[in-house]
Amino acid sequence: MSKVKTRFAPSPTGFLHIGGARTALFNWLYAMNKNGKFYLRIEDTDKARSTDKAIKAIFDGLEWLGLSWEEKIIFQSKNISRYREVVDILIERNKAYFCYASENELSEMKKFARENGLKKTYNGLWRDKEPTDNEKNIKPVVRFKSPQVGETIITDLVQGEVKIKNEQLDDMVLLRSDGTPTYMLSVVVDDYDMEISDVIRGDDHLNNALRQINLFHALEWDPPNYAHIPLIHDSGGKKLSKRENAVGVDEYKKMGILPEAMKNYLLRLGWSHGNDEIISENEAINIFSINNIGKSPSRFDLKKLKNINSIYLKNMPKKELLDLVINLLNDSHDKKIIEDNLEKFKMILDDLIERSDNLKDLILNSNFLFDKEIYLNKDAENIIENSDKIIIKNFISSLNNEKDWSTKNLEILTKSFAKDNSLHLKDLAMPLRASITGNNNSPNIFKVMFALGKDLSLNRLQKFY
RNA sequence: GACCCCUUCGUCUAGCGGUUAGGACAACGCCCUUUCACGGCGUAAACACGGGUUCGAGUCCCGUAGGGGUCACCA
Repeated sequence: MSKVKTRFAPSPTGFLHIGGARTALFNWLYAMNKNGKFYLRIEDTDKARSTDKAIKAIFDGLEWLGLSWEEKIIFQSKNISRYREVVDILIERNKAYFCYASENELSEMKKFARENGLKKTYNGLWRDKEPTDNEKNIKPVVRFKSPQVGETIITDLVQGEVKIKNEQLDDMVLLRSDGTPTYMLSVVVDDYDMEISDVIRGDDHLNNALRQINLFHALEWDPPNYAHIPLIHDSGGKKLSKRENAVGVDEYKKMGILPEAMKNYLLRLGWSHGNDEIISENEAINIFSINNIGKSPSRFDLKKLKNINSIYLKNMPKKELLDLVINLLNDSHDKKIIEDNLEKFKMILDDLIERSDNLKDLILNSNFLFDKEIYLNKDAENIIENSDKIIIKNFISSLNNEKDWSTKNLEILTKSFAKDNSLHLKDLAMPLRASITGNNNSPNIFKVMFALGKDLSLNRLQKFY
């Protein structure tokens, strides 16, 4: 059996799209599962739209997700001569021809096709036609001589058998008038040259696959296996749009999503293994199969992603998590402050994790530790406003006299003070929380007070009482 | 418009001719609780519709409807 080789072949026109990320993941998992190889191919034959920045964004995105690729990256822009060579073979075999149709003629054909309910737009005008001397001044494109009778069948690993009548297929452009290849040509040539065994890609390519198969046949090459996976839609069932969702993986990174969680979520979007939900990378490699890819499109659900993220957050080794958080803190706080408060932070880290489903929130929830000034939110303001100032002042002075500033003792102390004064615990605890953290919710307030220490805690309390 | 694909709880999905149609997220309720969470327990929630085939259909076939994709010298 020949070796499994898959590829992820984005065109570098923007960020790494969430759908692209899933496609890459499936290709990667399949290759790893089969002990094969996963390649990266940059489809940059459209010079006008391709940018280095986009190439970097794709690398960064894949790297973040931990999808490692074979060192040899194919850039299609560097294979131009190879594509032309293949076109020469095609012309020689009378499977391709020059087309001198003008822009006007082409748009007339499109109009005609549209008006007559035809799928095929180009009408084959130049199939068997020689140019006049005048027309020879026009730079021609090269078109593929697509079969006109019979039907083309593809046995797709996901979609099953898909057929189309060949009369529906028109003669696609292989080489543009400037001599650069089109996608239809370069994909076929590279998949063959790279010995790609399985092409896993979005089902927006399903129609293209039918045309590409004919090219393979004309070249007398064996086509790869195809697996066209359904697209990811937004929550309304429409194409993922920037307006409603973040569509670049980098945005999820910024949101504080862990790459492992992202991978797990993406894996379960369109693929399943019984009732499994949380699947480690190793497990995924072991059990991934194309058989279990669903045929219907799925909708992107941020809530589920966050849920999975919170699970990964809770199970992550503390050291690793700490490194990530410190890194992120560096973006918003100065180094000294982070260092000075690191021990305190560690004391309440578990509590913070419990309350966050992403790293960004986790940091937000720890602001009371790292911010020099406490800013009261609206709820905290109200809590302080409506508290019994005299009682709290009394309580503060009894705290002031306290020597044992442990979590446990602070709790005992507060409870008995509440009891002695016929108060509910929350009548004391909430004002403490509000003035110490500036917030109406936080981790266990006694733990927070312990972490902050007596001086700082009392300091903050005395600001408001 | 033509062609191709799809259709199980709100969402992701299990199911591969006989199931009380299962799980997860979300929602709701209860318990825990100083808050917010976490956790525990529970409730509600689906086979798009219509015909066949079959003793029997979520599962197979055909229509209808709805959704998506493709129709470039973009990929």
